[in-house]
Amino acid sequence: MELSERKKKILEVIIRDYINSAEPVGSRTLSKRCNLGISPATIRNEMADLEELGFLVQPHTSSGRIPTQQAYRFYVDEIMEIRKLEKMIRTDIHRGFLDYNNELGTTISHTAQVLSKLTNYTSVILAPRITNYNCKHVQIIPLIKNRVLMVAVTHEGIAKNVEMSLSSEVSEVMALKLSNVINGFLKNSFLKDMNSGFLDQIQELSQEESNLVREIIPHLKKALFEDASEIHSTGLTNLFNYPEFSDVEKIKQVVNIVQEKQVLSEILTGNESGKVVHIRIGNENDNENLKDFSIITSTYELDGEMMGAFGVIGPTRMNYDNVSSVLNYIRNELNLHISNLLMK
Amino acid sequence: MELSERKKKILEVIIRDYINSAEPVGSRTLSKRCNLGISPATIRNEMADLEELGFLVQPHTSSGRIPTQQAYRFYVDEIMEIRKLEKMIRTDIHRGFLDYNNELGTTISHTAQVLSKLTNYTSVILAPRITNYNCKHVQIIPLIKNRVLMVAVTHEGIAKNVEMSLSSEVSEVMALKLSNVINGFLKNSFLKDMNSGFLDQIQELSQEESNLVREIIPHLKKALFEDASEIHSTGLTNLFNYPEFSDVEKIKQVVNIVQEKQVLSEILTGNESGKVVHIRIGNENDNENLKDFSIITSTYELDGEMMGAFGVIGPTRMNYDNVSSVLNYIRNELNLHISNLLMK
DNA sequence: GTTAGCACTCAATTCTTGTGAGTGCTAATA
DNA sequence: TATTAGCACTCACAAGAATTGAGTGCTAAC
Repeated sequence: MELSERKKKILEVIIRDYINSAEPVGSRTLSKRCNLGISPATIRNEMADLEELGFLVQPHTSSGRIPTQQAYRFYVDEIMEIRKLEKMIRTDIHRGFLDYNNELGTTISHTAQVLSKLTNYTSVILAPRITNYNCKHVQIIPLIKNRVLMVAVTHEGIAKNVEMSLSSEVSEVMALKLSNVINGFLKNSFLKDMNSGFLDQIQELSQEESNLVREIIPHLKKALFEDASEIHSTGLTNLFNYPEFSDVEKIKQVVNIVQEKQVLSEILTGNESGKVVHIRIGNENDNENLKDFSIITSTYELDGEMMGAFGVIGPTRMNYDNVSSVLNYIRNELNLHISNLLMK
Repeated sequence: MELSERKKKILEVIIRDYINSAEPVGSRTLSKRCNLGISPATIRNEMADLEELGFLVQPHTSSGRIPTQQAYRFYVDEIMEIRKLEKMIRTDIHRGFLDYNNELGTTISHTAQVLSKLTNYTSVILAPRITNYNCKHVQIIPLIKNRVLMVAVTHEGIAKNVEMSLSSEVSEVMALKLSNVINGFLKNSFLKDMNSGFLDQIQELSQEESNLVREIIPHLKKALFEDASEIHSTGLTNLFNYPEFSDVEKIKQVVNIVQEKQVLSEILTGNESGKVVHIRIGNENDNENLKDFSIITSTYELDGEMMGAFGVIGPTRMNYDNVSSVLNYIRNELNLHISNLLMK
């Protein structure tokens, strides 16, 4: 799929133009914009070639051309580059983060806001998640009757709540004892290896106590391994301003996606490419509802381990340039900031 | 504002019809539907009167009439009644609640789902809130460095998390001690009366310890008294099917409302009327963005104390009958269910 | 290989016309 | 006096016709 330099240039200009205007691009307008000094007729020939190669389509005969998803993919892979943001914007973002330097939760929702503001699309962000290996400490707190709250804390200092009903009422003293049993195990082993077998090794537990622990463990595992983390989203209405969303059906699609936290979370974490900024265009999305959208995601880390993900949802006619650059920068800022917040 | 029985009847039929069809109602169609045996001409005269009285308007000369907000208010106050739901629906709802009988959180989100499904509008529900007087117990859990998590538990068994940074690192032992100090106070007094003065009465605290408690108290108060409770919403896209929402601007309005958790929470809890089911129609809403919508809310209680609120947002052309009846029934179910879940 | 010229296409816009559901008014009726 | 039939009038809406304009492909000349 080798394109001549000129074809490449023409394709680039068409894509850029279409991303801006959402209008099919014709040869006349193009010849003015593209400073190659070639006439509309020549451009028409080149465009016909590009159409044959699958990069362009005409909404109808005798209209201008619009880029295909293949064209966007080519643009993303071969043409565009992740830019460094303007100095002013960089310092703006940086200062913004400093204002939210106390709370993990507010940092996360602040990030979502910055993202949607800078890109004018819809942003989503997944709060730090609990990983397989990092559960450090749990605490059982009696609520009422046979209901208890379990708080699990990771090595990174992230807490998660699990509420549950047990088979009998739990006193404060009992809660403390149960916590201690589980924590004793966690000191030496990983949560994933925890099964009810370890109880046999502990002599001083009454029948009731070990029953309770047996009830608790599945809840703990489920909460940590299966439950979706909290997810934030802002700028949903940003999308409604784009002409491709004048159709109510399209709006429904995107609203549904953003409300389906579970789906969203899978989308955000599914990055097979291994790239820092991961771009999925239209059909490349597995989710049926996302086939008409593009989504660009990235992740943030702590101490080398992936903690969460964030991204931007927009039309396939997305400003890939800008969004990638923003995501790339935010990623760095977020990493820095979270590490300041949590690291020993 | 005394209307003759006939005028009342005509108005009722017009409103019912318009709520169903969203089409202006004319005298011909009306004379068929309304079994009073009067001719279109007579109806025209009555309609002209009703228009003069402010109950009807014509979108343009020579079209049928549509009800004004004043008409809806009249309908709600003077005509409609809260019905008992059909037996089948009642048992359906009841069984649904039984399936979610273990978790407060799932009960809440289940309620939201039932509401939007039964009404075909958008539902919102406010999770149980922490009230002024019911904080029973707190527990401080060290997270990392100088960060700790505080869990506050109410008498009703509802837990709330607060994360905070303190001025120095907190060990497990220290955390336990701090918890005990605060809990000791809560045993005998209300949280609202807690100020740093009570520390003076406690002799065995080191300087560092009492400093820490002094830092914690404002966080606790803020979290319990000021922070908004969690809020759930479903069925946002239900609204998009109604003809009044074919306009993208309208959609933006409602999406914005539903995303503004803080605003939503104020709307839900603001019930001056003292009625069990509280109806606000169009302009009666304080919030500028809600002027084109109607919202019907109710509350749920535990042991006589208001715990949370829920409601339905829809067009002013809302099926007030049905929604009120549903809310009324759900309220009872929810009260029953939560009391089973939490009461001693 | 490039370009000017030309006939052709087709969505979008504007204008026209017809249709129908609705009205208000007046005069006849019970 | 309240009701109704009759009639002329209004106006949104739909369907069709005419116009416009940005764009195309093709051919022949440069």
